[in-house]
Amino acid sequence: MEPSLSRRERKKLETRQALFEAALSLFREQGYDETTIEEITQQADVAKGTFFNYFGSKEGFLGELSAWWLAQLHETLELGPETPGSPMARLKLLLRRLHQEFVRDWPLLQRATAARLGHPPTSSGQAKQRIAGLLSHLIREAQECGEVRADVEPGLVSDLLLVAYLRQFALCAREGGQAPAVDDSERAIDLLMDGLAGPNWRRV
Amino acid sequence: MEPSLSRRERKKLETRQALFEAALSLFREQGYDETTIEEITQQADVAKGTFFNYFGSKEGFLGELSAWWLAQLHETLELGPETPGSPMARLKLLLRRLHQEFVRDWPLLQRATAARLGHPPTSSGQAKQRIAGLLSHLIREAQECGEVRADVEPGLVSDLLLVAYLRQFALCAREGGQAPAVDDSERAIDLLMDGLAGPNWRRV
DNA sequence: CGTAGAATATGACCGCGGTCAACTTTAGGT
DNA sequence: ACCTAAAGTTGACCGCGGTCATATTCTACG
Repeated sequence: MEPSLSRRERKKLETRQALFEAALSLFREQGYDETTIEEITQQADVAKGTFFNYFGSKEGFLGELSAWWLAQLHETLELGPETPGSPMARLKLLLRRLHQEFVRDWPLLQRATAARLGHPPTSSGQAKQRIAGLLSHLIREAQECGEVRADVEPGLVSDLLLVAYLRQFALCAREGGQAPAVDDSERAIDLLMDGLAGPNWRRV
Repeated sequence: MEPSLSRRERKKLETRQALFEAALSLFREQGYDETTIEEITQQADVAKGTFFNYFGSKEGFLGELSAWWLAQLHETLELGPETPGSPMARLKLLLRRLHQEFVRDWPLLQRATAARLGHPPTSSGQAKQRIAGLLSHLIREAQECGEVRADVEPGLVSDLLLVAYLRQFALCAREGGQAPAVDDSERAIDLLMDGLAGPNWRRV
């Protein structure tokens, strides 16, 4: 028996999911401001009022949507245990994929961070942490095969990498500009790597 | 003859001013979201439509309002050339008054910065710079009477002071919290002063 | 089953931000 | 003075975010 999800609760989750998916696709197509709540509910096949049973406001919804987005991203990012390449190479691959997704939904993310200033009470922290978990797992592997020096906390390193990676996005957002290029981000990583290299590290 | 302001342009400026004043008082009384454009125009004695001849949107207006607010503040802040006390004492006085005003309109400023993320194209930079000008003038005086070491750019110092002072506001804003206490700000200044002190500096 | 009552869905409705065609005022040429 | 075109004002109007009374669906208990 599944851990006791009554039909009601199942449907609730499904509707929630449907709203998220409908909204994400519409936002991508036409942008946040140009998308009506009614369009979203239409596409999710519920009535407009239902939306507000699930989310307090359009802006609040945006916050939850971006948290959900990050969680989805986390699942996509999980690479099978036997992806080719050394741990560090796989880590870089992962970061590149992360970057792609960030760039893809850049306008939406910009809106979302702006909205978060107005409606502080939202927690998207856990999703971020799970992604960091992916990273630190890879780091640990890299340490085991000597690509990264062993005398540092994997968690610390993954934090560093993520921060270095995301900081630029934050900076760009503040100026309302474009998303940063991949090259810049990769350069930051390479720089960090110089300090972290273990005996078996070879630059690629 | 006044520098050629036709009746039209005079009236335009007056209306603009009236809108700013009406809005500021209403925002202070009831907050930004709770205040209607129509209330503002009512109090400024114009029709609702007129508002949108002057400002593109409510949020855009908020940006311009805060710039105007800063400019007004600048005028209030100007202390007569013979305010008692040493330059540094007067500088501290000035910062304290600045702090008061920031605290007074804290909720509004919070809204304004949030809005600016969404609508980047607004320039309130000049007002900020003029206030910095006030500061650097005082710094220069302080250097002349030996309260501040003479081998630093006054502009640089005033920048430092302002940034140190305002950074906390920015931090608080990000978390949607309260405005910071005066004590914290003053402590930051004192700290900076330790590095800037000239021969005649005595801590107060 | 049947039914009470809670949980949820629904869409008519409201208020406000923003638009616009019609109207009023101004500037200045004759 | 008068007329005209441009500049500026106005409020009826629209669309969308958000509310709420009502209708619908689910659950649990007899």
